Amino acid sequence: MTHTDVRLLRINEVAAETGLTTRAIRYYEELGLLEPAARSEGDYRLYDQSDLDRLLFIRSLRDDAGFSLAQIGQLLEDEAARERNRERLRSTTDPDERRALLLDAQRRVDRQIEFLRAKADRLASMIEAAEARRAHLAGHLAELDHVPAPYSERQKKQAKTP
Amino acid sequence: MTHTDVRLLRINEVAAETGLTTRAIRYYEELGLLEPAARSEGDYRLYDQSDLDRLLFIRSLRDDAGFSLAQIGQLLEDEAARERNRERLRSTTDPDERRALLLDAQRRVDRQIEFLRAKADRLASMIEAAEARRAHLAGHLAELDHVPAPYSERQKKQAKTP
DNA sequence: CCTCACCTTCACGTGAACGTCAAGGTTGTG
DNA sequence: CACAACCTTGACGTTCACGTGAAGGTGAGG
Repeated sequence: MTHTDVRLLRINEVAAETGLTTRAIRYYEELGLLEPAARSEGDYRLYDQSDLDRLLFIRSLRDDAGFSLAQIGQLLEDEAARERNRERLRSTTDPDERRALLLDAQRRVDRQIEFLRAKADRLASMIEAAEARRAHLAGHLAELDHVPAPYSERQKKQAKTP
Repeated sequence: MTHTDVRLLRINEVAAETGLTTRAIRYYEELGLLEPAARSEGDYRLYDQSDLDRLLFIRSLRDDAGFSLAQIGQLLEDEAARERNRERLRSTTDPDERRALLLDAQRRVDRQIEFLRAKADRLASMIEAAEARRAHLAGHLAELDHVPAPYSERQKKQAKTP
């Protein structure tokens, strides 16, 4: 049994670790996106590792997926609902109820996946278009290099994405 | 020669067609993201098809890719720069200059692709995580359906926020 | 105990991306 | 030509996601 670091961090350290500002962290708390694991005697916010993970997750959703904090709140609520369901799952042995809980959870996940996939798909089509343009350019360049062969110092074209 | 629809639309029709509000369209103009193809005698904004396309593109960048209007401005400027380069390309026959122009354009496109791909990648990893959860649930469901409750609770430590 | 760096809770400020009147001009249809 | 339905340019309001003090409390070191 590991004591699993009971090392609690204060908001400034959390900010440094997550790349968020203290203001943002407090703001997220204000919005109900998280609660610090504990408070010190003098009411300092104290965070544990799971809080860090949660904040990093929030940051990822915000920056990478471009979700609004409201949407992130929804996702986290869904997550919490899943957690509660798992709890209930463990506490029942009735197959019908278990099946109902599992199906419910699956529907939730499916919804998330669909949402994410929609964004990803459209992003992918934008990438495709850009790559088509790139290929077009590359074609012209190749044409230039192989056909006329003038007396020019051939500079190396840095190929980044082969 | 086709007259190719010289049908110009007024801002309200454009709004209906693009799903944007008139205010948003004027705002984008204010930010320099587009200019209406023409103005009527009484100074009404008049838009052509390419304006529609541009607005739909902007909307896609905003909604689907989640870019800020400032970033969109950058992308569109890049696009314009590409266009200018193509023009210059057509007007020169000097191989060295042609190569320089093409390489420049390619660098721009590469930058865009990298930017888009970064977003897409991280979105993809989120989707992957969600699908893993889904598979996990599906496994439990199958277990419920096919096995007489084998008492096997052989799961790992469960990562909480992937 | 003192100090200084960090923390607390208000509370107002800010930039982005529009919404929403207000006051007037323009179009096209009866 | 009357008039409703659209348009114009301001200009101020709003929501989101924080930034930035202000005024005071906390906590570990010297």
